[in-house]
Amino acid sequence: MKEFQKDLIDWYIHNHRPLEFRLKKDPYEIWISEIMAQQTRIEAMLPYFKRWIQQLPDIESVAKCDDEKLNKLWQGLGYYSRCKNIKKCAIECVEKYNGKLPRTKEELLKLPGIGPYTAGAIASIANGQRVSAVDGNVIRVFSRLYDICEDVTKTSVKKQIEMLVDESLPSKEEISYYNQALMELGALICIPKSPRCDICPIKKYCEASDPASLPYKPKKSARKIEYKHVYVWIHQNKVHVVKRADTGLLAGLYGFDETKPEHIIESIELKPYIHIFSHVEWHMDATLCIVDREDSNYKTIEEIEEYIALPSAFMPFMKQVEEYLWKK
DNA sequence: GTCCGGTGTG
DNA sequence: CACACCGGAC
Repeated sequence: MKEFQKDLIDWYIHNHRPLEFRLKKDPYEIWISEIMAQQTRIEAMLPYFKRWIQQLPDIESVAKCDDEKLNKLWQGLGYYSRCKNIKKCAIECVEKYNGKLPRTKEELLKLPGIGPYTAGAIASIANGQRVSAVDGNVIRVFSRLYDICEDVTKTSVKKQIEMLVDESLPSKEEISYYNQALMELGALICIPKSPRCDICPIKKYCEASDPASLPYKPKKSARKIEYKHVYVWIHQNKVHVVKRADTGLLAGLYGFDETKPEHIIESIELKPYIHIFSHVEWHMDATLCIVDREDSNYKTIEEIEEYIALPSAFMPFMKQVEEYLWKK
């Protein structure tokens, strides 16, 4: 092993967080946890992961699972298309690979929802294949190590970094540790702001002249603002929910109406709420409408909690409605 | 308010 | 290549 690899792995062995989902090295569990970890802090995604594995212990159970139930298990995690892709991928694994994930990065890459990072993570961590797993942490570590000042959001620069990582890989015996060590270094030491260079185990290899300024990413353009009026229809102890379109923002999840119901008995203004997505802000006013008749889209609070996937954007209104029904 | 992040699509 | 897609940390 090269000195650089040894320094990094030694540090990792003594300093890494105990990430239980990577200990078992079960490809299925690595896959689910990596997809979940892509958009959330580890602590936030952990309860989701535990619940998912408990209810869906293998790929076949995912392939058979109802979309509504999968969405409910994913509710609040964001980037819901990942959940949809997990199901597509599970079905493909059942059809083509006997209910297992394929073993190599190259084959994994062909599956829906699995890109270069996830393919590399599964192949190297679960199967010991000597391939890279370049996530945002690794981009940051390598942009600093090699003082790469170009825009890392460009595909060409990412490719360049991936090549440097590929050249740095140790033998297959150490590959799992090595890839995790790079990510863990990025998570604990080589952090975005105020990197902790004083205690960095690989600082003697680092060429960054101003580490805190790397990696360079151009400013994102301003979000566009959309104004919405949400009408929460209720009848007796039930709330009206509607399934959203299967493309676009929050596809296939549930929400509230954006039209007034007929037969209103009483209207109550709710507290407005601004929900911020990456490119859009929803500035929402909301009205609670008490309606004197019912249809099949009215659900009790218990039914909503049990199987209606309601994204975070609507939660503040849901909370206010719960409060209203509870007081009544 | 700012920043973070993999993959799919167009 | 740029942009859509989410929620949370600070």
